[in-house]
Amino acid sequence: MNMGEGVEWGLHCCVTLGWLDGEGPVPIRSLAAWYDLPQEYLKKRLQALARAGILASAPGARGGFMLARPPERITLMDVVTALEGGAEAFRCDEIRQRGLGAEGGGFDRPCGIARAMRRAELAWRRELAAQTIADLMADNPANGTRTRKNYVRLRD
Amino acid sequence: MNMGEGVEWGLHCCVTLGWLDGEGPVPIRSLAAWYDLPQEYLKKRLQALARAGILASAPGARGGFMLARPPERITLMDVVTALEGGAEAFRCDEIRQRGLGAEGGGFDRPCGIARAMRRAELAWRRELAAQTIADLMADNPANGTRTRKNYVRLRD
DNA sequence: GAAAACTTACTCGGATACTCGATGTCCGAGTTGGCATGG
DNA sequence: CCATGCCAACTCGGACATCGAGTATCCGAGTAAGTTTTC
Repeated sequence: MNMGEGVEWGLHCCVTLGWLDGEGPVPIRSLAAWYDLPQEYLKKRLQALARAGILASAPGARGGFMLARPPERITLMDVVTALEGGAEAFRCDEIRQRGLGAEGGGFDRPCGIARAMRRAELAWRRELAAQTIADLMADNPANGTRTRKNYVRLRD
Repeated sequence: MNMGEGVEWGLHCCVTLGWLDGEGPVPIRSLAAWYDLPQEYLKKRLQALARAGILASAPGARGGFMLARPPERITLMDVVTALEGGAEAFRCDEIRQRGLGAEGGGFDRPCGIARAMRRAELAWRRELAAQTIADLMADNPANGTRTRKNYVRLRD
């Protein structure tokens, strides 16, 4: 039960890109330096977000990444799914239908254990889907103005 | 975001041990054959459950595993925590405080991203803590009687 | 002065290591119950 | 018939081996903007 660190990176980058909206595309180089992250690997994670339609990428000089839609329409669930895959954490291998214990059949109903696990996971997903990048931005607006100022200063 | 298969094994074994309560300790050999699982590795997982106080183990001949408390007092959260560790899935490395973006300070408030993630994870844990092994047993009582019958038949 | 060529700064995608935890196996030690042996 | 000793069946704990996903790095190709060259 473990989430890749790319999720933290992706979320912070999305929030930052939300704040820097209007400044044009932000290159990976800047984002990596911003959070002191390995540039090449961060690129890979952001590319995954771009493939999922969360970020848009502009090639060429003065290119970079930007949000593909307004931050109100990007949920934490979107980001987590794009980076970690949509598979459920609990994988039911139906071991109840294997081995000696399976003799006698009677497995018409779905596995109760899988159902209980899925219910918990749905509660988790519901919470994640209820939060958007815009909520995170609104949570700390002072950080937004500071980010914009620092970014512009460093770019020039 | 992935859970080890040991969780499915552990939960099924707990339910089975709940049904076989009163039949004395159940050896690993039987449980492994019951679900067609690798015996040695299953042992490791069940030992973890024993260390957590969920299962009790009896050494010596006719020894084996049994539930350490009534199934109503064993939640799915207990089992998952014992097998996967209590650490949160989302690990906040405070990357916001590193790199160029950190200039200017102002990080007195906790990280909003970490809070949002924790909230979702708490919803998940709450669901897991609301379900007990007894609930799973009650979900399919027919399976219980069949399990008891098959087990006694195979033992003799 | 405008078009063409060149350079620079990016992204994209694939290929390749490296690392670490999950998975799986093996062995020696300890404990218990049943059986055999001897008195 | 009872005590003693032995053996078999378990668990426990640790020491490995294996495997795959996550992490990290590198390279060639493509694209866009700015700069230089050329006529």
